[in-house]
Amino acid sequence: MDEVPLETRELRYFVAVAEELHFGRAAERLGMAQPPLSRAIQRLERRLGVRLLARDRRGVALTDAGRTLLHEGRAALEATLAAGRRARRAGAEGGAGERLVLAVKAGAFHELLRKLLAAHAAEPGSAEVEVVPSGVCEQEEMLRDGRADVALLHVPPRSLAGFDSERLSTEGQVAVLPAGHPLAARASLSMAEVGAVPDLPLARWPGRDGFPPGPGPEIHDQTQLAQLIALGRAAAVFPESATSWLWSAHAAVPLVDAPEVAGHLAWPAHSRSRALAALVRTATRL
Amino acid sequence: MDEVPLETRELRYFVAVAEELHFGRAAERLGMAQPPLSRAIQRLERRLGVRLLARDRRGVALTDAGRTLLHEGRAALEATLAAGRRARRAGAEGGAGERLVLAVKAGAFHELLRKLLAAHAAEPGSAEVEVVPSGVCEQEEMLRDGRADVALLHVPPRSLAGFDSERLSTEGQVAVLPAGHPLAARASLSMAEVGAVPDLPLARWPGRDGFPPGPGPEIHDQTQLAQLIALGRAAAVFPESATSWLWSAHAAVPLVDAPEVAGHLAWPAHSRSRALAALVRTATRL
DNA sequence: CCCGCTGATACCGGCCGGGTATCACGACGC
DNA sequence: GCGTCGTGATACCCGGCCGGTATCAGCGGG
Repeated sequence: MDEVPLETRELRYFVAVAEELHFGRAAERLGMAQPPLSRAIQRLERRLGVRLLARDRRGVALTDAGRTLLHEGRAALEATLAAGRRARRAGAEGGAGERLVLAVKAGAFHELLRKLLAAHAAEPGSAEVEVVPSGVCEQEEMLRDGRADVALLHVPPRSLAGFDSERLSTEGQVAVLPAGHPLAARASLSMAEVGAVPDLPLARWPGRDGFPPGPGPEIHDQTQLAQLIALGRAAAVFPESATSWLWSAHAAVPLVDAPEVAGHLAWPAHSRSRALAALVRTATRL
Repeated sequence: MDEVPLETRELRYFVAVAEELHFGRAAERLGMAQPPLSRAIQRLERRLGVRLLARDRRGVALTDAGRTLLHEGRAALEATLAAGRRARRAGAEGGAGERLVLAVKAGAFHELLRKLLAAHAAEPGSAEVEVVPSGVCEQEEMLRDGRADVALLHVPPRSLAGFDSERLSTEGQVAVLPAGHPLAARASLSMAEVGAVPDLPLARWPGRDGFPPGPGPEIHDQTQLAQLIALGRAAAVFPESATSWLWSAHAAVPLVDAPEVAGHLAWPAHSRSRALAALVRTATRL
């Protein structure tokens, strides 16, 4: 009966409450007072005819419908953000040709990226490419919400569901250790050896919904990780090409049995940009 | 500076105007008067700081930014619709287990579908599956806007960009002709032979943005097509399994050089449903 | 037992979305 | 050339919603 889609504001409000599981904090995050937020969620529940939150007097929990709306609503919000961002960019360029935003994990792919940009610039009529460094595992979100048009990433960290991609190169992985550690002197290591050292737990990166379980420290960026490793408090496993940020206090040891990882160029599956197609074509010829 | 996403209403209005290229008709389609619509679009352009429409005194045209916003906005609206629909469905089931909506092109895959549903129902604890017939080439839109959770489709008609999929079976294609036509008596045909008969142009299906160019008649559903073929006014090429709707006035002749088409089970790439995963697992074991 | 914390309710004011009436301008007709 | 038509834009008004403050209602803990 209700054929009109949910309003963006309703989704934003619900996602905030569903993430915080607390009306007060969610309202603060949204920059508003708590009562209007409560009313908005009630109205949303009435509109959908469904209970989204189980108010339990000492907290808020998600119902099945709420979990569904959280997932789908996040995707919808990202798509909406992307629509605005990309339209704005398309208009701001004022006929000077499309401009592509390429997201690259900071510090990775130096060599591959240089070759790709050089080859692309050499193409006649190629679009300008703006390279933006991305946080860790943030590239896919940047593609989804329109902050980037195309990303250069290693494929295994997260699946490429929802994106088109082109494989560019394959490489091995290395263990990054403190330079003074006994294992750092080895010519090569196995995954089992690295995982079995209790004083060097493998650092954990945040996933979409918090950190994976494990003993290692929780880190958010390369600098934090670099410091922890230099201090002898952690180890990490990285693709070979992602090691250009290493300090002299670090050592990189090849891993003989780590899965190969591949550099991929990825972009939103529905993209129809000429400039993007040209960049991908250039990349496949490298 | 503007970090809030566009409102769903703004996107709906803009998409309507961009599709009609006429404020009055768009307003009528939206069930509102024209002046508020004009104002809303102006406000949207101000908010984005970008010109979306080139008003030209006797018509409206899309700028580059407008084209971008039309594409991205459609995707965002579909995602928003999907969020509401799926949340509503998830809640309406009231703990009776998930329910999957499977979209199937009407008349296709009879045998495969029977086997799949039987095998799935035989699994202990399997979710209920609701089969909804879909219009022609409509399945992907149904997945995107939440009317369906999973679809059974032939892969070549449109690319599966943005979806995960599992190949189920491969089959050849047949030419569907009027029973009395000379070619209908042949044991097999080639694509070239079918394409070269001037009195039997191949019917054209609507794509996302209108009909592909060509001489054939434009048809919207199987019944129209069946009638045109029975009248000797058109021919069509179909996968073998899609021919259960044929009349006695039709003849199906195998095509020796048509590309093989595969039946695929497809679902939104970001889906995380247990019930869906179980259905896919069952399907792969067929 | 009372205080603190949670979310819900009551009430109010301002803004914005939508409607009607009208305008400005170019295209056509005679 | 002038009237008419059709386009989108503007003017003005109203009602509803959106958000804010003040307050209430349960439940836990010291």
